[in-house]
Amino acid sequence: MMAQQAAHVVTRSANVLRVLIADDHDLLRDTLQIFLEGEGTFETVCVASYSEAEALVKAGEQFDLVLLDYSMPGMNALEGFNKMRALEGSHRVAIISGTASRDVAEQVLEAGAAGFLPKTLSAKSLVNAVRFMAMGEQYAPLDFMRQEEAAPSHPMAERLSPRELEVLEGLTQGKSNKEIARDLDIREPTVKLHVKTLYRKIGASNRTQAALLAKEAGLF
Amino acid sequence: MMAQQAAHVVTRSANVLRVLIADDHDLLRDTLQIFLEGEGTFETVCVASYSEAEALVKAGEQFDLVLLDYSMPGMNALEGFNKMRALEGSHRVAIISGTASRDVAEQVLEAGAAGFLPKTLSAKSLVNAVRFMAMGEQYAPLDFMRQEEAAPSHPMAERLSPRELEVLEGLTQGKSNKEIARDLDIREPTVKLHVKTLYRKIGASNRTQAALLAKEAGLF
DNA sequence: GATGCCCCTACCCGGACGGATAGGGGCCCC
DNA sequence: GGGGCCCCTATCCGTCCGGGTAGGGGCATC
Repeated sequence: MMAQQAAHVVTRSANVLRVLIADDHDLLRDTLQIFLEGEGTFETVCVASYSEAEALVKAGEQFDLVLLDYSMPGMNALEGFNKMRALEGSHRVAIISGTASRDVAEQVLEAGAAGFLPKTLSAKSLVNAVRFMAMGEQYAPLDFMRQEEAAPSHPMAERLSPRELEVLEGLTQGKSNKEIARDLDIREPTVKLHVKTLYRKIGASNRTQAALLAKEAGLF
Repeated sequence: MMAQQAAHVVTRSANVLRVLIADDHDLLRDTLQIFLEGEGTFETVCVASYSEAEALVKAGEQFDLVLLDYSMPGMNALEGFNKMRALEGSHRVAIISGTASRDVAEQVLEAGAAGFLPKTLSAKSLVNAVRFMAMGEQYAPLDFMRQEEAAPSHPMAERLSPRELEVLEGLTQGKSNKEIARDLDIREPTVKLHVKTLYRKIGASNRTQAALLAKEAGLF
């Protein structure tokens, strides 16, 4: 099952970049290996779990870059990353993931990772990124990092009635109930009712919290 | 003054990456050229203004990457970038700048730039980035992109006293005066005083507006 | 037709808020 | 020493807000 060849290579050419790939997804692992070795300047070692990766590093293997799958046996998300980083030699470590969100990427980079690779990258970009990181640079796909954390489909907006949304918009503009009433051409007591109801729906206890929650959700 | 050698090279080896460097800063231009050509895989053409760069491209020169200084004669910030992008051949264009802020970088990348290079990068990173971009990838320094848009000197924060800032932070969390008082271990009337004063200073007329203004300014 | 949801209006009350005014103490700088 | 700024405390008042309760009308679904 595992393609762990070359795990005992000790001789090491100065111009060859050694990369450890730890991923339980056979296809990705093999593809990456083939592409990298096809470059001629890479030497890859592949394992399928975090524990195997850790064992190799503890045995004194040297790598220019360690690629860890964010979700593989023994990895336990960030914990594995931190453990690997704490090992002797402080290898350059990058995270590869098929599912992780942007803020996971941010956390990882913040913690000093060499990079973050979503599995949506093309093989070509993947190879470029690996080379880039092995050279000592920090990489993450820019479009991935720039995308709004918005995505959560606004579960908030969907629970509110149209009128409540209009009122909420008024709240996000710092308006008083009276102003909102005037703008919507309804009586103030009605506004107060909508305000109260939407508090319950979105979990706010006053208008400031409601406004902030709405802004955070990307509304208005 | 200009190091415009090689501007007329037409023969083009398949494995050599041609880069056009347009920057009115001689030192940077020469350094970059020396480092890149030292790599052996780069062929560089240097000019010192936007108009010269445009002339070369219009004359049919082919480049794998065009580097444009964000502030050089004729560049006119984003305008030059867009003009260059609109030219025949749609070269890969990257921006290099010593002063531009993060949101300029975001705009440029959004507009489809091959990358953004602050002049604070090391020569080594610069070369790596140029190679990376010439390979077709998009680059920007991650730490630069991840930094908070905080910097703009917060004219707001500077007008507030330390205590008022603490109170304002409470407001941005949707807290009541009483809660803020408890957290800061002062009496509620004091909180109300600070609240009232900071309203005047930042131009808010109620706590929701204050909280929103603070958030917009990037505080907290 | 009954039920449910949304929208509107209205009244109540206690508490919170916005604004003004009036102090005192500490600190620095002129 | 005086003036300025910041921080603290306090009282007063009118308004707004948050929460509750109680309706009526429209519209869809069951």
